Amino acid sequence: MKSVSDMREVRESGREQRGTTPEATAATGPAGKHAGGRRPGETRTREAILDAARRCFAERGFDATSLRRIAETAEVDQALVHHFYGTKESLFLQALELPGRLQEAITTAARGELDGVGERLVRAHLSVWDDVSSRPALMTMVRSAAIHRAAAARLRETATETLASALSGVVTGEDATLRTSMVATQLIGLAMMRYVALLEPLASADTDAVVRYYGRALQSIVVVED
Amino acid sequence: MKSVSDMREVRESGREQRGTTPEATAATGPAGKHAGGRRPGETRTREAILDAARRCFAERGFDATSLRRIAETAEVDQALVHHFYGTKESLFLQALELPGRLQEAITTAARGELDGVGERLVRAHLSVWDDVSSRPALMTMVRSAAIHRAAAARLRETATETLASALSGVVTGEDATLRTSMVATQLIGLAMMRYVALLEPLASADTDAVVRYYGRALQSIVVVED
DNA sequence: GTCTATAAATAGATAGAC
DNA sequence: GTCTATCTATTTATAGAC
Repeated sequence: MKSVSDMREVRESGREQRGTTPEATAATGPAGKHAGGRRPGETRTREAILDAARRCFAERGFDATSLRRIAETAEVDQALVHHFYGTKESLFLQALELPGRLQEAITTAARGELDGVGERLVRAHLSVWDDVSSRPALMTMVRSAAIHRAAAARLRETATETLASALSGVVTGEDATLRTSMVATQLIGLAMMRYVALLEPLASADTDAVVRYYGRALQSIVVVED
Repeated sequence: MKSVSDMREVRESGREQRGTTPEATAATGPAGKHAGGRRPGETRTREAILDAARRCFAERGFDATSLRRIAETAEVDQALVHHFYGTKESLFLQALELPGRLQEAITTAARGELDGVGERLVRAHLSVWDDVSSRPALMTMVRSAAIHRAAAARLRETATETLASALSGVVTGEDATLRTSMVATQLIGLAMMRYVALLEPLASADTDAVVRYYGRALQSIVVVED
């Protein structure tokens, strides 16, 4: 299925980045933590691995992603993956960490007039997914949630915490928590089909068109007048 | 993680079912094809494997399911899996075959008055998922679609063909095909969160409550008056 | 921190006896 | 049709040199 020979040279190319140059280190870590100069023994390797892991997991899921592949993508030695993150499982759990942008965007969208909140939620959600820096983590979570228990648990937490806190006071009345979980369901289902399953014409549709129609659907669950 | 010893005895128990009894055969295959008597050399083994495969794939996905595990579940020898189905991939493709019930239920639900079609679609979809004989195949498809290309393709086909044919003439007006794909998205997303990700309180909610609220969401996309 | 080498387990697939 | 035995590749993970 896959030739063995084509993974041979990649190993070599990783070496160029291996040196701990002061420049690389200075440009990296949380710059506020330590006064100037380089932190001895710290390189970008650690975060390069996490980034690579996110991209690989996002693309192929947990099982089909080997630590070798992650190491290649990060251009580091495979043993370093274990050195920094221990088991594959624990690396995966850290790769699931979601960008704060999501919570922020949803919370902002939920504020304001009740009228149009459905459209604002859809737009906010799509904007986070359309951001290339946010997508790998989101993709990893949604792709893996179907099979991996921990990922599913994380998805549930995210859906509950993010939405529940943002929509408390917005979704009111009968069965408010049930309806809130339905709003989360709609947003996640939308992302799933538009970005993962690539269902057409939804996957290629203009953001505005999606917002317009799908926003109506959310609105009809957020606001219930009996 | 898993002890090696507890898979040892299962092998033995498979033998009881191995004989090709006339009763078993007669009770099995498509009964119309051959005049009475047993078809020589045909047993229930073949379909036992397919059933087992569906259950295993539904539970753990494509990658995490080994052929050995399927063989154990079906209580047959592992080599028989290859004998009947060739590669793991081709077995998987056959396990993805959906029950005709789905198409049927959706088509019936789409007929009739436009008023309430959203609720009818949700109820029909849930009824197929709540049927234990249909669920493994559906589960396999939805679970695997997140990662496995062929499964995703099948999901897209199903969504398009089943919904497009059932809803043509129901979803009309501007962006009809886009809105149809959104209806599919909502149904699949609902199943995903209720049956796979198990988001509460949605997962435990009464069918009627889900139908009532989620039906409104579908309705708002099926019917657009500008 | 980085790398080589390898252990230990498991996977899919095949050959061939019965 | 059924089963035993095995091949080959790949996986995660570790030990230890530098």
